Amino acid sequence: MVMPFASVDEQLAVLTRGCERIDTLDELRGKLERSRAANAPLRIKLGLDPTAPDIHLGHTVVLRKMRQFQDLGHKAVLIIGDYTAMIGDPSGRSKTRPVLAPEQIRQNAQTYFDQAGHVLDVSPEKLEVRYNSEWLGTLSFADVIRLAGQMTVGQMLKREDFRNRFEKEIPIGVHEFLYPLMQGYDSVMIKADLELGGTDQTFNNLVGRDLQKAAGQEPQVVMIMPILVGLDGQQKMSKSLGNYVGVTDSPHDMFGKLMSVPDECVLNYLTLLTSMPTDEIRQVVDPRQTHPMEAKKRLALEVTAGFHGLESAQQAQREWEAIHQKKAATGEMVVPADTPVVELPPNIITDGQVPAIKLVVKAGFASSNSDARRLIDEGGIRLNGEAVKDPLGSVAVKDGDVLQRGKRKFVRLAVR
RNA sequence: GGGCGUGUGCCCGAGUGGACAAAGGGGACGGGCUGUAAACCCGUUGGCUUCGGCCUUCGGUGGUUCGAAUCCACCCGCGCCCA
Repeated sequence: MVMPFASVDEQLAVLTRGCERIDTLDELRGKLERSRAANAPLRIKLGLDPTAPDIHLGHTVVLRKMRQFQDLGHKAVLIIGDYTAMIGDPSGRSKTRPVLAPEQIRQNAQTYFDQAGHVLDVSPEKLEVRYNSEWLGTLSFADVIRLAGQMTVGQMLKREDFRNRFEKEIPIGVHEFLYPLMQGYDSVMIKADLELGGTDQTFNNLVGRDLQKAAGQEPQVVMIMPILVGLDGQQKMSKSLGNYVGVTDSPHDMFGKLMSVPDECVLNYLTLLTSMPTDEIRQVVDPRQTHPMEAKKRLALEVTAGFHGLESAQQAQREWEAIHQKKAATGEMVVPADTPVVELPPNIITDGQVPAIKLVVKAGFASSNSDARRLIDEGGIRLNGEAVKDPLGSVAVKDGDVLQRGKRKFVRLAVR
């Protein structure tokens, strides 16, 4: 099977998009040229941490870059840092990570793959998966010392985090120096041509170059992708900050969340999260050519379609427009396509009537009766589009009714 | 081991004997407004309730008192200083 590679310039045009830095562009060009001449794919390394398996759009920036490599005919090599995870990352300040059992690590890795599969090409000829315990677990103490001998303390202190701590006399564990070495050693073992990573991985990835050189290999190119800013437009996207879009989010949620990002982020998002051609992006983000509202809809549609297909994305857009733009104008209820169904226990229904508070609690909209009561008092609960007003009263329900909390939480009722 | 300090609701933080379910801020949630789930404005933010109230909460336990988040004792956690 001869797989012709695109021209080097064509490849570079795709690959350099959105990158924070590339060490070095010339080397990358050289590797691409030789790969094409030999008709041999490059090995693109990406390390992943199997402690937190949930993926959001922020993670997909790097994954998408990996996918671009795959689509151009190159080989993705995912390294699962199970060895690191088993030891637990002791990085001084950040909370000590829990030491994970091997079984847990496998599970997390599986979850990760399931989710990363939304972005990556997981066919075996395009993706190689390796656990780094495979080679790290068999090193002897002498091997480790030899490895450590390839770097100097001065080199280690070039890393910003280490340098700051050193200057401020905040402890740095000697073992912390070993983490970059472990990661760099991974690159040696799999003979990586290029390593992908976020900005926080810059130093570690560069160490890989040094170790490869020391091992007589050609150093990997280091390609660093920017950290994606979160929905708030301020801080990095992260689950704990709640400013994220998960890859498993429903089309409805994905579209809606993306509509809430500040206008300034649209350019960034389009560049990093979609394949929209750059000159088209330029047009879309220019307010003189495209209304900001439309620009954002394009963004939301593109990204949502990438995960759920165009049809679902368009459906999500219609839902969003109906909810947020047409208001009560049409008087028509709009219910998201993925509205969950909740079955009401028959014992709370009397003659087709359910106490309003119980209804809200059973629907999962409130954690307690008081909470439910508050929501009703605040006018936040609707049944079939009609506000439920009396927290102490009962309402008539029938099978298929739609209960709504606020603007965007819906539940379809099942009544037996 | 010694000294000083500190521990309050999801988080931060005020409160030093009664009017405390506990100021204020953040966050979250609901409403309004808006091109937007942004910004802004308003409201809500322990539980149960026959809507009269009732119950639980301020690190833990026990005490003083008519009454304690507030005072006392001991214990536990955290911080800084001394050894």
